[in-house]
Amino acid sequence: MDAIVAHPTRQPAGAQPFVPEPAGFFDLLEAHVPVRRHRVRQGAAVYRSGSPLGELHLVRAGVFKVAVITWDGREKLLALRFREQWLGFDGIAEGRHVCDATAAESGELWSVRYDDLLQACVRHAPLGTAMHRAMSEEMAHDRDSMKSLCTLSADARVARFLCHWIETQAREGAYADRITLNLTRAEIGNYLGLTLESVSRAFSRLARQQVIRFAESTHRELEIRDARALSRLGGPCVSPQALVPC
Amino acid sequence: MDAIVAHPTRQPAGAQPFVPEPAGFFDLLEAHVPVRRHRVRQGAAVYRSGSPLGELHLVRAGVFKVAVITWDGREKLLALRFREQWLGFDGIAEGRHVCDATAAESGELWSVRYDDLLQACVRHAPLGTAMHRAMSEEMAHDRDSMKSLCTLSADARVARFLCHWIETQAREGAYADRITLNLTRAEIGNYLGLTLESVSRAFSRLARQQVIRFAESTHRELEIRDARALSRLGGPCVSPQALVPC
DNA sequence: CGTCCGCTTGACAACTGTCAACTGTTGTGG
DNA sequence: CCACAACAGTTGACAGTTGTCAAGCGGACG
Repeated sequence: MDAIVAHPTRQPAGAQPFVPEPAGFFDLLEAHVPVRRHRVRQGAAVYRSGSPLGELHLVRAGVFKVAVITWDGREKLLALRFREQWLGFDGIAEGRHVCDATAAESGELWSVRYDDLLQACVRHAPLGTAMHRAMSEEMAHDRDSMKSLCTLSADARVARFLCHWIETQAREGAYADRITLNLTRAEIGNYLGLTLESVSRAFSRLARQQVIRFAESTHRELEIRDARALSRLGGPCVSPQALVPC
Repeated sequence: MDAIVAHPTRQPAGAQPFVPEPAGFFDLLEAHVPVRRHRVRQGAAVYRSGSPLGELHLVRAGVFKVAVITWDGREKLLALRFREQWLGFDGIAEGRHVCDATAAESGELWSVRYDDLLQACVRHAPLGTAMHRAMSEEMAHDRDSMKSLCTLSADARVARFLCHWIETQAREGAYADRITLNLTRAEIGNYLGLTLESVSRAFSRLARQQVIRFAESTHRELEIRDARALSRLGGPCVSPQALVPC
């Protein structure tokens, strides 16, 4: 019954309260729609822009990139999707995908045929409301990203990016003070609307200020030394449900 | 039966193909959900951040602003909503609104209680799929905005903004070569992630290049003199379904 | 008539992008 | 095993775009 735990779920660190998984979507989905579970290797494509929308995908484990190719052939990273988030919503309107989705790290997807899902929503109303809620969450998150992109400086965007990553990891019950970024500086910059140099400089500044520290071997792993400062830098009140009143 | 036509629907200009209104959502909604039709005066609030989500609103006429207040009290314009677009989706997840919505120009809204809508979606499946499509469209549009904000220069953003406005107006069957902006430069800049000075300069440059021309009296009305150039400036291929192959 | 507001324009500063050089790691092939 | 190339990342110098500050213009309105 219980699926493979691909993500290294560990004890949360320090005073971080452990959030017991409400198991929300997975049970609901499993109970009412035929689910195709499958692992996705790092770098593998989930779907490509233009392909017909057959399935929607719920992230069970891993991190996935959502991107579009601009007219001049460059890639623009639009979103990162984590556990319990969906892939493919933006293709519903057209009936075909308008983005590319690829695995930023190896993970697992629960895929359902959109037709099946629609029928199930009619048969079982709570599933329908849950889908609405999921779509609404994605919208709210996108709006938040837009706000950040428009109003924050380069350093603040990077700080906020790290904050979000930490929060996400904490929600998944993993260590919240140690991050492994499976993204290059160029990808992070692409996502945040910055160049790779700006991202690198922002990281360096954060490290100089003792807010973060890099692992010895690789600069893809880093340790959060001052989460408080990080939230403060990321444009006050990163998550409205916490932190100082400013 | 037919509702008030608040928008000055006129013959489309030039070779612009007239899109016969499929009447899509309005009929569907009217047939299955109790609709509260009401006019909204310019500047009036539709809902405010934090208020419980009772209704969703379909724009029948007019232009509406969606904004949030940042921690330091400034407003950040996140979206503009036109005819046949919805207001309030982003509040579904939390059960209360997370943005402010106000009328940028006087218009008409068709409002439905969200509870009623959910029930109707179950009773009448096509309505459910239509709602999914509407939400998906909003997401795709937001993604497109994010792409623009990250990759385009100030001038390109303004050009693209005007292109979108024109396309929207054309879809509504109005003149596509004459625009009345019910927004200040500051609001446009806020929306595009620019300062009001940058917007003003961009407009001036466009006017100097004969791409647009201001009305004599007010700088809120402008005439599109070279729509082709405008699309080209707005980061090639503004609307994927048209224009030169680049 | 005077004030307020929206808009434009100029001068300047600041932030970020661009270009380039350098380091360190990884992977490949002789 | 080592040389080499390829790649990710860091850092510096510099340029360009955009933001900031300031002044001025013109219409709206009391």
